[in-house]
Amino acid sequence: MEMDTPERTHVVSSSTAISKVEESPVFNFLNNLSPIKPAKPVHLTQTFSSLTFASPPAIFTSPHISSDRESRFLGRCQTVNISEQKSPSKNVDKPSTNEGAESELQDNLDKGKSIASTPVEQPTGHTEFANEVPHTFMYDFGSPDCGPIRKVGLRRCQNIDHPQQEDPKNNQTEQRCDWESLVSDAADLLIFSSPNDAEAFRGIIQKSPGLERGLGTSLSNLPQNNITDSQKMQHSFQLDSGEQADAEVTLESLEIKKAREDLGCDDLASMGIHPSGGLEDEATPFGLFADGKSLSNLQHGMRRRCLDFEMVGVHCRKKFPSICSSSHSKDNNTSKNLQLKSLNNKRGGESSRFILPGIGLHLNSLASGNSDCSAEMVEIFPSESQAALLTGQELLPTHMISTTSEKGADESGDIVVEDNSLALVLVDPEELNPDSPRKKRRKVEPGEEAEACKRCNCKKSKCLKLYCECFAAGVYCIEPCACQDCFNKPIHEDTVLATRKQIESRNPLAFAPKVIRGSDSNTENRDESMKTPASARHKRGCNCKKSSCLKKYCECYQGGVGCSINCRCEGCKNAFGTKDGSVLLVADSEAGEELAEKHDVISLKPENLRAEEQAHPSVLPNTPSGLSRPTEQMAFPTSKCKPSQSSFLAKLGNSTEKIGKSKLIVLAPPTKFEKPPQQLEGEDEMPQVLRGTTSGMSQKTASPNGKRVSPPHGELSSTPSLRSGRRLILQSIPSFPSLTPQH
DNA sequence: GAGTTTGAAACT
DNA sequence: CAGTTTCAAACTC
Repeated sequence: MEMDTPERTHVVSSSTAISKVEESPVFNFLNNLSPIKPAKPVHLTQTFSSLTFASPPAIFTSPHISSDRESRFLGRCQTVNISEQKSPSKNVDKPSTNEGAESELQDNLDKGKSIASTPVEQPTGHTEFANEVPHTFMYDFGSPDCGPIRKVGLRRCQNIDHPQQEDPKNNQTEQRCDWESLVSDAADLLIFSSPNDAEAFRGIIQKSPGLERGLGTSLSNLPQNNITDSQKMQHSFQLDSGEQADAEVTLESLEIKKAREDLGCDDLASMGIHPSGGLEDEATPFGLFADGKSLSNLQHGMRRRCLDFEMVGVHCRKKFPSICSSSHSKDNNTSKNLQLKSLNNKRGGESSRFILPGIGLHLNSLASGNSDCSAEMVEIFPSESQAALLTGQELLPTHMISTTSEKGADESGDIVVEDNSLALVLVDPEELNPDSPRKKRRKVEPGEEAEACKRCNCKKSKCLKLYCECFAAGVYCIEPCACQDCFNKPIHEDTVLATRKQIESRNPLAFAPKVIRGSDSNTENRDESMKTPASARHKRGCNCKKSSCLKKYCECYQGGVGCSINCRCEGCKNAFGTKDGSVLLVADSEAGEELAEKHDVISLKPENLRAEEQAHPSVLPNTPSGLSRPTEQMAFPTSKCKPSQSSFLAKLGNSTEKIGKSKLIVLAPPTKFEKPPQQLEGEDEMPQVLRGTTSGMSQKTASPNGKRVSPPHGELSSTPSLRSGRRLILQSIPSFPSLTPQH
């Protein structure tokens, strides 16, 4: 039956019940009728593609993390489990809850619904589904029972789902549509840039004939009958992928599945959600693939990139994909899901919230990729100006969010790194899958991608030293990289991890964000000082002698932060603040003006900034970015991202006249890493939530920075003008998000 | 695009 | 810890 059923139906219905429903003429009728279908599907599809394209390099787990991968994963699971344990019954109930419904909707997986709604009816099926489908996790995620994080996820889902919720029928149809679109893009999906994903899919496909058509088919096939098969599939798939992380995940999923099976359907519902939730926290974000298997595979692939993200991973996946999707076919798959989510996210800054709780990622990795990605996104759809804008806006916010989340990580950065730091693993989808259409598209588009995703050019370091920007950022090298003899690739994961460990052993903070929000050790006390942009400081400080800290040679300048007492620079003229504490507000300082001119940015003087703020008071609050930003990451376009910047700015300017001029108000110099934005962001503006997260997250207990006393901060804080200026700047950044709403 | 400059990272 | 070398990005032409 299932095999016979159309792919769509298969895709949509993971559970037998669902399949039945789908089969029902009514279901078909609805699908045909739903007007929503055409619109969203198209949009989503585009978005996906865009996202996919945009998705840049994956972030790979920091070596630390990598070492801890297993533990982390476990940790996730544990956390999830804990929540589950707390209220397993609740979880079961959750499905009934609106949130659960929303989450389900979000997932776009009927399976999830079927599971939640009809756990009893098809216990085995449920188990199977649960096992297969991360959706269930998502589901659970949505369940109120889940911890705050889950709630966040739910929020996201809610946002996404809300529309669907409006009409259950529509939801189904929409889902179908989405799936259809997905299926239509099946070819794309099948083609994963990342080897892992591709392999995974291939494996799946090979194993499951249904998959050939597309995920949908595979999904449809997998759900009921082939639980064991699916499990096997997953195992095999994972094995094929050869990725340990994936394997681990799969193992976990399998275990969970088994447990579910043992427990029974009802238990499964709760179990599946939680346990999987643990695993799938990450997975869920990705995807909402109808197929648990496909999802799992995809997820695995994603994990490769975001091995250690844990919480972050989810965020990253969701956000990143859109952001960084530029090149990754993997992302495409995930990106689709993500896109869906991202689209949904548009609606709400909640997504950002979701991120907040999450863990921070390495900003570095994100930074380079993100801004670029966003730009790419926009550019990618030049023809579809509006669409592009929408996507771009949407993406931007998500971007911002992701970035911010990452930033948060950064802030906590040091801590984060140490703890669970999230290293992002970048898998080069493109590298892996040169054939991916998306890739082609990218290529088609003139080089922004190249620019955006431009990476290292290492020749002798094999990209296994901190000389390598990619490696230092905790990401794998990807196509855009011009490196030679590169070992910083998933293929050499072991080597990379080992090297990272080695480097970390030498310097635990080697992979930590270079720029830290608060230089002062008393992060908490210094909140005030920290808030000031000046508070952001380079971890170690620079040692510039000839560049006067006015060029990107200077890490402080590059990071968009002022020099601090930690700096041993000579003749410091850092526009963001000299080490002597004299704060040069970018706006005030000549350097600042120069920078502004260079970047075609409006130099903000305090007065101007204030004016700006007054003019656009709402901008900050409204923008999700604010939330996201909390972290330090910047939204700044990197120099590399100039194109993106331009687009960014233009969009901002257009969308928000608040800024008044098309020009962006950006103080930060073009930085490879997001950090500069951090400065701009100004912690003051950060949403309380973010702050809380950041403060909580981070502050590393023993960050070297802490040692630093930040006289400049005090000064800054003392000088209202400066502060205001920065605040303004921050606001300007948030403005991005504001754009989205316009659409 | 090639060559130079620069400063961080790595090494001694 | 300091000095030197190596390295790759940033910059210049």
